[in-house]
Amino acid sequence: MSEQNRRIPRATIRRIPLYYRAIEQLQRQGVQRVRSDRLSEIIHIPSATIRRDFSHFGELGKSGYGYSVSRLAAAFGALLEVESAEHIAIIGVGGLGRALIVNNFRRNPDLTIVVAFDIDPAKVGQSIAGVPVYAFTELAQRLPPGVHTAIMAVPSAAQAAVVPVLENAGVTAIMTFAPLPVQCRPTTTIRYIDLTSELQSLLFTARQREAQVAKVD
Amino acid sequence: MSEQNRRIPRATIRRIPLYYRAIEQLQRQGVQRVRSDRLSEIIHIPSATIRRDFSHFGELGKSGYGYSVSRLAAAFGALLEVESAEHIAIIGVGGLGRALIVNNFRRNPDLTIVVAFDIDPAKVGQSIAGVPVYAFTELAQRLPPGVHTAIMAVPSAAQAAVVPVLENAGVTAIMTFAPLPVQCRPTTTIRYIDLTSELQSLLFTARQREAQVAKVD
DNA sequence: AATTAAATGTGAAATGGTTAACAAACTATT
DNA sequence: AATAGTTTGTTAACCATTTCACATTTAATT
Ligand SMILES: NC(=O)c1ccc[n+]([C@@H]2O[C@H](COP(=O)([O-])OP(=O)(O)OC[C@H]3O[C@@H](n4cnc5c(N)ncnc54)[C@H](O)[C@@H]3O)[C@@H](O)[C@H]2O)c1
Ligand SMILES: NC(=O)c1ccc[n+]([C@@H]2O[C@H](COP(=O)([O-])OP(=O)(O)OC[C@H]3O[C@@H](n4cnc5c(N)ncnc54)[C@H](O)[C@@H]3O)[C@@H](O)[C@H]2O)c1
Repeated sequence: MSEQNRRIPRATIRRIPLYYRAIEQLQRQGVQRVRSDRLSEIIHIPSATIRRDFSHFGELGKSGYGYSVSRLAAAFGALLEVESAEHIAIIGVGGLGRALIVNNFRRNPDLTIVVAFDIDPAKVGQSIAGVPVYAFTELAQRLPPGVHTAIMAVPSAAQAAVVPVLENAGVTAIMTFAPLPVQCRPTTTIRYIDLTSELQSLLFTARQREAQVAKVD
Repeated sequence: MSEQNRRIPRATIRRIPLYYRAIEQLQRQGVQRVRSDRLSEIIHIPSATIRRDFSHFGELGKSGYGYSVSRLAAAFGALLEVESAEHIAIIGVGGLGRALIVNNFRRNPDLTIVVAFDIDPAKVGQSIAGVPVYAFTELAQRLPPGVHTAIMAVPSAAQAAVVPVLENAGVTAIMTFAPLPVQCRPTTTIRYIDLTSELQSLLFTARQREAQVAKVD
């Protein structure tokens, strides 16, 4: 009996990329098989959690043996659809947008930034690491067919205006660095990367820990 | 009876910055009081969750009235210690490091990047938006006293070597953009910002949703 | 082929987090 | 001062996730 037909927990979904990265690394190293406790050492997730997560995707392992690395690579590669390139648009070519374009997820050949847009005339017309920057006003015409994913690196205030334009152009997945919650269609999936909040909550935790240590002394 | 003496849940800690941002915004708008259901509209967190979260920090509100915005601002400002500036070091002045320096958490005057380090001689000696870039090898001498926070924007491979240097120099809180888990002291708090994983899991979710929609049709 | 050793996959329990619902507490009004 | 109306803070139920612990399955060995 397997768990593979059940809904995949959100927490598990967020770990799929970590698993894939570790499996890829093992494959590059020529490792043929791996046990859940070895994977646990690599990615710092308890082995029971790993086995439970894997079980959602079928019976990938063998008792008394472990997991075949190539089998895992195939399974997780399929989950992430790494065989078919995902073409991505960047909106906002400021410091962050530019950094993303230059890096272009180099480690992941399936993730490819193919185009960028900005409202600043000084940025429009440039080509950054081979990625053309077009005027945001021309997005509908310039967005290549098949691009359903966008990364927004625009100021918070601009975000609300950008989202509907993206949606009308066929974008359904958006990652944004502006933290203000934005209205979107129910069919659009948005992920917020809130660097300031991450830092602030990290600092809260660190100070709290320090206070604990001080008390013990 | 209040919940304020109990341990604060991790999930609540991660929301503190969101609360603070919303409260600040209300204060700028001259709003004097706010109810939990209004806050809920602003930050898209259920009002019951907001009240539960707030209760960890004392009885901040009044029944039949709501919360005084200035009282909330004081309480959450104290939690985040916004009165005392946190001085931050950046390690790695590539695309991402540079973008962080130029932005410098402008919206949050208490978060201040004061210094940067890199191993690339071409970068050392520069000043970016007033922030000096020093040689990483001189970190111990150049890190100003009182800097306990660092943001690492170096390649994954370099990360493991950087952490102990930071720890020896007195850094206890680290935010890093390289996703490989790194060995650190038990007194060091690390937060990983894994942009590739975020994008990959976002895409997984979006594709899954699309498949669902397709089935319903 | 039989036996031993090992590691998976998963019930079941524990932990962590969210939310409905409401008594109690407070404001506003008369 | 009494009453009506409002909203908090919290209880209790719920849901999600993690983790323990082990029956089961498979590999390896004799
Ligand atoms: N860089 C950081 O350290 C940092 C930290 C926290 C949050 N953020 C957030 O990340 C986002 C981007 O940061 P950044 O440093 O790259 O900002 P930036 O100001 O350098 O760049 C923003 C770019 O967006 C462009 N833009 C503005 N409106 C636009 C529109 N409607 N359509 C298309 N392009 C538009 C601007 O012309 C500019 O090039 C911002 O929302 C910022 O708040 C950045
Ligand atoms: N930019 C992106 O889109 C993106 C996406 C995902 C992950 N990341 C990660 O973020 C990190 C930074 O990204 P980036 O685009 O700025 O990279 P980058 O290559 O542009 O910059 C890295 C910088 O770190 C410096 N460096 C290397 N070793 C160092 C050391 N030991 N001490 C100090 N400095 C050192 C380099 O000289 C360089 O200036 C990387 O780990 C990258 O994997 C970036």
